[in-house]
Amino acid sequence: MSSLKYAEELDFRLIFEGDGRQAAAPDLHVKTLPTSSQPLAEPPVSQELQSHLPCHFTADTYQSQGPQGGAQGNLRAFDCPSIEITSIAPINHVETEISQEGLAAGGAEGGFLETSWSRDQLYLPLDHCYRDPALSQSPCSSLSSRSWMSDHSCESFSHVYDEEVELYDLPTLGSPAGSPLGSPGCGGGAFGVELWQQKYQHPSAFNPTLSPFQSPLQSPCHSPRTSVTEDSWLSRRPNSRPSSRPTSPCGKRRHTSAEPLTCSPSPHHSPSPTPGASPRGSVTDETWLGSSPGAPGPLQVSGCQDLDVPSKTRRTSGSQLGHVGPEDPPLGEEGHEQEGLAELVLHVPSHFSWNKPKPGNPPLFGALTPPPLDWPLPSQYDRYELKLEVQPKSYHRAHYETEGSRGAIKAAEGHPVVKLSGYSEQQLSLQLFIGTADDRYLRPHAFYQVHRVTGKTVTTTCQERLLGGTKVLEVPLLPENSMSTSIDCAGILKLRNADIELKKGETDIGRKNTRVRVVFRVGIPQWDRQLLWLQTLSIPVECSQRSGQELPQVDSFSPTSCSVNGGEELLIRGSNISTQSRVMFMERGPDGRSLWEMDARVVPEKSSESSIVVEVPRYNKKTPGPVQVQFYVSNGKRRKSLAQNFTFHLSPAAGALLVKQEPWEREHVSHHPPAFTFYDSSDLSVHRAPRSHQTHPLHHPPVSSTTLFPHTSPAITPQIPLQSSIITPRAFTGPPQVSALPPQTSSLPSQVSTMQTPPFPTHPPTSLALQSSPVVPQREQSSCLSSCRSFVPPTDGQKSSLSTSPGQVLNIKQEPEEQPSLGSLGLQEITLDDVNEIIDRDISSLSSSVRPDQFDQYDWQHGSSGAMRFCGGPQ
DNA sequence: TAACTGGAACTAGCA
DNA sequence: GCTGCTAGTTCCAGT
Repeated sequence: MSSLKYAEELDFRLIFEGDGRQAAAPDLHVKTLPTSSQPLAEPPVSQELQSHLPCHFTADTYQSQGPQGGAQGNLRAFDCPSIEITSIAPINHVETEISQEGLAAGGAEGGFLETSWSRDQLYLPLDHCYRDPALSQSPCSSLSSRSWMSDHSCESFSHVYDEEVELYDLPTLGSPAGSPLGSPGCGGGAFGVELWQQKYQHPSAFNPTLSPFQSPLQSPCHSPRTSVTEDSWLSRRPNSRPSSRPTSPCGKRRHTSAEPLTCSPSPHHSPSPTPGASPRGSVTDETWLGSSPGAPGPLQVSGCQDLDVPSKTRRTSGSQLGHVGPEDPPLGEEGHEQEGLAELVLHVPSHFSWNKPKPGNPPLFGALTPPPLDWPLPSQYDRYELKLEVQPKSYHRAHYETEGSRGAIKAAEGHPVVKLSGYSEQQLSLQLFIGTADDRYLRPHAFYQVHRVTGKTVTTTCQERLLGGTKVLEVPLLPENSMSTSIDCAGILKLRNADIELKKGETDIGRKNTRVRVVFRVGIPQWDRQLLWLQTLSIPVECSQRSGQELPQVDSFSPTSCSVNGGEELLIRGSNISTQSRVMFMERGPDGRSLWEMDARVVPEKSSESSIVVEVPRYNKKTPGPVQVQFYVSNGKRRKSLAQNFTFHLSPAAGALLVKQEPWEREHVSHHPPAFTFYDSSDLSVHRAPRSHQTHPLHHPPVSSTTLFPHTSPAITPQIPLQSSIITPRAFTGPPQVSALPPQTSSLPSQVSTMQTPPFPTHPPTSLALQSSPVVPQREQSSCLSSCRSFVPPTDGQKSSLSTSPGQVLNIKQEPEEQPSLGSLGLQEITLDDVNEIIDRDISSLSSSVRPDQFDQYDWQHGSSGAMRFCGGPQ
């Protein structure tokens, strides 16, 4: 290892110490980074000085910053109680290494000053820099690409960790190791940020007894760090040695580490794991599932309020503070009321502000203060729309650092194509990064980074940047190309799980966290020199070799319904489907229990390599109306496709009627996006959408409500929300936020952040919970995708594959650890009574049945709220 | 030659 | 403790 690399690793070790907010870290201010030689936006000294400045940061102060002041402002904003300066330097360093040219006025111009975004604690410098140097000291780490550090080094790291724990452990905490902010590395500001917002932006909603936000799962008593350290670090620290093979297994987090630590007697294992620990939400939301109902909420722990603020939130970027809107106080309504907090909390949680019921509030940001990467943005606003016209393939094998590039992300034909509509005045810079595909709010993926692909086949010019530790590609959008571009320069780099998981504050686990979304965003210059940011997402892309090879994927099937008598032949097309595959029909009850299961007889003579024909089994249960069931393709244990919806109708006549009602279903050719088995999009169809064939061709028909609500008119059946609520307690493990509650994943090509303008007036939350059509135009789907983008972590292939439809997630394979009690999941937000009440009412009164606080949660951006909460609701 | 691609060996965790 | 399975990572060979 070169000395340089070594130095960098050392620097990063320091960085992580910084992340850990070592109380005594003044040395960090003066540490010299290799970056010092770089043309930083501001000299290190300045940073250091700023790090000592009072942190009474306001939007005004931030805005007043000069061209470079943004960065400074940012620094000033987040430097407050901790020493984050050094953590910025390397980023700047890296960033400055990357050409800044070609940045359009669209926010890129002038450079996006490296801001300490909410996620900035995940520092993932390029190549070796991605790795936490501290991890290099870990005996668990691979030696293949890093040096082995002495035990002494190891101990040093351990010591750092211990200090960190001490720093954040307050006597008032239920758990010595836990706090909602627990993770000093809550880069995404996930849950801790949410808590913060709940508390300071929605103080009323944060009432422990009233707030739907406040779920017992928000236990302050568990730190994500706990699992990381105890499972992954402490247990291995002492004497473990790398195995002969320097592969990840040595550094792998134990599978169980991702499991809920519910009721752990360990003082470090809070009975209520904090969901917010992870800035980007662990794939395995189990890490913060299973919170104890009895666990005191974070706010119930007096004296810990400041601790509710994720440490990462202290590293605030000015943009986050000041951009929300002219009328918005930088710190939110209550921000200034908490002076003490104001000093600590300078970070407005990114993904929350948009959820405030302020329809029409445009996603404007200062030119120097682009939105954080985990900030929800619409795909459309006003006349502008950023659209992913050609989706990437659902599978792209990412390459490791130890491998060569595996090429650019591809589409079915060519490469993904992104187009910006409504603007063609000048060149803009389209940003691209790899985001998560789980059921929580979108955020940069911890284990995957975009990778610039070079080669003769690459025609698109792009540049790499590092924003908040996330690599971002910038691709020009040229007016001469109709503001459209083919993304043929973007590959996906896989970071080793061990390297990321053991980072401080990193609570996501990489295992089975192999799905990503490609995120595109662009800033459109406005007359007031602000930038209007739009963002769109790709469908989930499976990045692991194994999954891509083994998981069957249903691309299309026909027909989509038949008589309850069965007997019809069902043709299923897709990948990894063979005559050896099995097709299982099933019906799940609201509680997730299996109501009916039946193997479909395969017709081998009609099956082929990529398709299978089965005979639809008879539905031998009495039903008053059409029944929505699901089927999936199985290649064996844990190798099951996403469940597909299938409808049994009572008779041919009934079927005809159904067809008449849902004519598009007959034309279903591709019900699923060419994605891997994600969640069925049904739950995404929360709009009463016009039945249109313009729906994305891969759109999957939502689960019919008839199964659950046979007595309810299809036109008014609140199918999705209800079902969603049934299935995914996970949804409630997510941030108590609308946008974070998506119970189901969408594998739809989505504009996740589509903004309905203005959504609120046109789509009252409750109306969103209703739908008559299972088919929702993409736009409308997307409007709720941001809220619904739920991806149940593929912690279990089987489970994930079957979690397509509501009620299945937890039922195909019962995994108690993933089914925390409702109470622990905050399911009281909407009780069963609420649901029943809603069901029993006329649709016209449905809206009124949504509690005001749900309305309050209305996500104007996504055109959802109460509905979504409803989605995640009761059981 | 470099980039890309497909496959598989190897290892560890878990049931 | 053994076995089988699963998943992550690395390596190899071919294009």
